[in-house]
Amino acid sequence: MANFAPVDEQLTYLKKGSAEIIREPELRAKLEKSRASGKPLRVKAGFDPTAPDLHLGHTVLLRKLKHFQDLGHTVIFLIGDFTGMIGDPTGRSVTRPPLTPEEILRNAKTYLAQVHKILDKHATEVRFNNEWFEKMTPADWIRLAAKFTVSQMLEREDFHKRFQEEKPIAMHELLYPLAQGYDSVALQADVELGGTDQKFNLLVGRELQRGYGQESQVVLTVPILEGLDGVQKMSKSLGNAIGIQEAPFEMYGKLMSISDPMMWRYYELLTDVQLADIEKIQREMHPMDAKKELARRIVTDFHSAEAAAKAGEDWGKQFQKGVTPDEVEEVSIAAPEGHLRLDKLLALAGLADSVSDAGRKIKQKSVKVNGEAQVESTAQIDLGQPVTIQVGRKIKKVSKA
RNA sequence: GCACAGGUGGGUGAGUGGUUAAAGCCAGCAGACUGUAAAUCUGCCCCUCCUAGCGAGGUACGAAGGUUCGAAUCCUUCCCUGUGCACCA
Repeated sequence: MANFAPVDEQLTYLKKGSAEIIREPELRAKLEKSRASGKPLRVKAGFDPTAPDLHLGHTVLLRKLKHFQDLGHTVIFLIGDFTGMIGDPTGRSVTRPPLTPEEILRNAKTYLAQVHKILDKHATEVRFNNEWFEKMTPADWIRLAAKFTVSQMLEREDFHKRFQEEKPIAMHELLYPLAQGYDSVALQADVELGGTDQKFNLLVGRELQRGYGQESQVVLTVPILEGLDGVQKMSKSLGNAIGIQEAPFEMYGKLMSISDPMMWRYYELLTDVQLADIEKIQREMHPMDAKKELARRIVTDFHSAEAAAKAGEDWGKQFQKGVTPDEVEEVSIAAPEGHLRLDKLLALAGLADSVSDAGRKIKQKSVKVNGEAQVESTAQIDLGQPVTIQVGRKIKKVSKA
């Protein structure tokens, strides 16, 4: 039988870095019950199987799940293979091709490999919601839908807003929260975690559990991490994300490019540095050093201390001393005649979006070949030997294919 | 089904026959500045070509046709969205 820490201690641990707990007295009661009975709480979080590239934004939630694990509770990593098959919950993208079971399995595998960088592999229960949804009949669905009302649905800000603005809301979008809520019923979850943007969906779980005669789950939300721009939430499609699989140098560089205010938020949500220590750093350390420290810590988490040190060194070379780092991305392109015009070369090497774009960049004096500034689009670049080309902050070593 | 209102570049959103590749804003990119940044300022921000320019050509305003010297702008049909009416197991 597991030995649980005192309830107050657990609560304090869990509250740190949470945005909201609904409702805290209920969580306390559940923790007390669990401690008395020696039975761990069932803590659930759902994930979409279609986005297998995790970024730091996802890790805020994963870290909180880890905290539950640290306390001895059961974490259920729920893969929404069924809900993922229905389509896009935001109703934005057109049709999402249905995933085959093999694809889902493969995605899940790569997904879990990344997740296990944070969560304890052996203490995590992995489930797929197709497990129960594939058994549901249309009649079951109607019964499920009957447990919720349209006006309850329209309480969700997103729906409400779109309804007000006479924007389309597809029926299946209404099914989404129901499905997610039903997951909690099927899993008999005690706690569900999600980002603050998931609050409504998480609350539906509470409602539905009651409807099915279960004790309602506690909802714990974590803040949504802003991306590199410091404004919008981190997301791969917005191009402001730091992927946890990114190379140390990339990761380090991106972390160094966040704004100072964002740095403290990252400290709070992405590291185990205690609040008091963060304040101390804030007071006593030069902002740039503090940022380096942050980058070092995070790169270490996902790679290694050595990789972080190397990344920091290379970063310093490139951005502080203007020296080419030791390791740069290498690309090889076709050059039948052994040389190429600079603008075409940039486009081919992926250093510019198009030949036109390359021309602009050259005109803007942002292109350097082997350290020498270039202003002529028509300059012929000899590819007899690999050349190091820099466009703005991007550097690549280009060679002939 | 009928009526009405809409569908514009990555996102917003102007533009109702003619210097409109399409204002403004956001995002993005580059340069200056700096402590890496941020902020600020400046430039860029569909593609291709060149003699690289306030250059030439090609694409682009839901789709396809049409009217016109000329259309994002007018007409027709279609598709999509919303609203009202109708219908409502």
